[in-house]
Amino acid sequence: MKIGARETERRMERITSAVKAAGVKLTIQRLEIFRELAASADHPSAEAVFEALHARMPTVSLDTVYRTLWLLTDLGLVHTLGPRHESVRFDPKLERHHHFVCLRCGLVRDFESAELDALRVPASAARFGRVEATHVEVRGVCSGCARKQGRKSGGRNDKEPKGGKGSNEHE
Amino acid sequence: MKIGARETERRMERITSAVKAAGVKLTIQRLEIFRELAASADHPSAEAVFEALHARMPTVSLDTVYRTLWLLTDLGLVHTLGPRHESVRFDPKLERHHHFVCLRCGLVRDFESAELDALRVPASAARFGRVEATHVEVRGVCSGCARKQGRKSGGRNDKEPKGGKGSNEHE
DNA sequence: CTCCTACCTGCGAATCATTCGCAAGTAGGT
DNA sequence: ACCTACTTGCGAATGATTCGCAGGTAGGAG
Repeated sequence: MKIGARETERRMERITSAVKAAGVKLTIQRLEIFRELAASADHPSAEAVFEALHARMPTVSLDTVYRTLWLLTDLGLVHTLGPRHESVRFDPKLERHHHFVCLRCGLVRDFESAELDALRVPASAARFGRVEATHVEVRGVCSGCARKQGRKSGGRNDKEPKGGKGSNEHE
Repeated sequence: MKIGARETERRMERITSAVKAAGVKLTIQRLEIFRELAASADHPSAEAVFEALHARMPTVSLDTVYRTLWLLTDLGLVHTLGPRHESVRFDPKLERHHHFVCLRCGLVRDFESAELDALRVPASAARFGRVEATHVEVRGVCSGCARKQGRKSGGRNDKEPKGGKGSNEHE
């Protein structure tokens, strides 16, 4: 599904200006990928963007689509649903609970809150179907990352090249 | 990190009774996997459970660990962080928003809510670090799935063997 | 407008997490 | 003790991403 032309334009402008500001080259493939994504009303996978594009530009590679999407993610212009490509984590806590997620290292910690368990669901959400529960994700920077903040950070998940011991504690 | 022995026991009982009730065989490897998971205070990956187990049971296979973890997931005794193993979805919506997630087909729809944007974060969550935002995931069954409900459902994500057209609309 | 060079792209090969296909093993009811 | 359907352990598939490089090409300098 696609969104209106006006909104698409708005997104395109926001994206291209941010990308230029970041000092990255504006190639045709990138612009087309931006456009495809900007016009999307849902949450396409890289493959979906690639296929939609393939009609217009038979030469783009899936790889370039991935690289461009991650570029936008790094610039904060798009987000991903759920954690990025990693192994699945299992949560054994039986009680109803919510999560604190560190935007820097990916750490996930549980916490309980009767208040959040009983959230009032707005009509804008209820209209999609039958609601069974609400789950809150509190996003921020964990104390661990806050302490050792000295790097300029920025990159997606800031993954260190090799062997670093402290990254990605999805715990 | 591990949780207390008392809580671990409580989880073990809950798991074994539910598993027996489901008519599944209780093998040694399953019991050990249950124990490992039940004692965990965080969100281990299958690989992590496998490695922790490997010391005690050098013969368990990673495959069995996966099968057992998914078995528990299907029984609702553990949950996964984020969607299960699939391709990453990109969300191009720039405005602050939340998600309605269909537990049946995985469909994800956006919605806005000023009220949910400004959620009060409980101290139990704030103590983990600096809070930057809250994101609410409303879980339920989308109208599409509610309509075509006639199958017994049950299995994780209810993925139809082959070619079904309507599954997994992560849109 | 042309030239240069750092940044990009396309591809095929490489990774990684996860799952399959099967032969051999074993809970647990009888 | 005995059956048998449900389980395991492997090694070989899969699928999604990413890498390594040999060309290409934006776009600032001249």
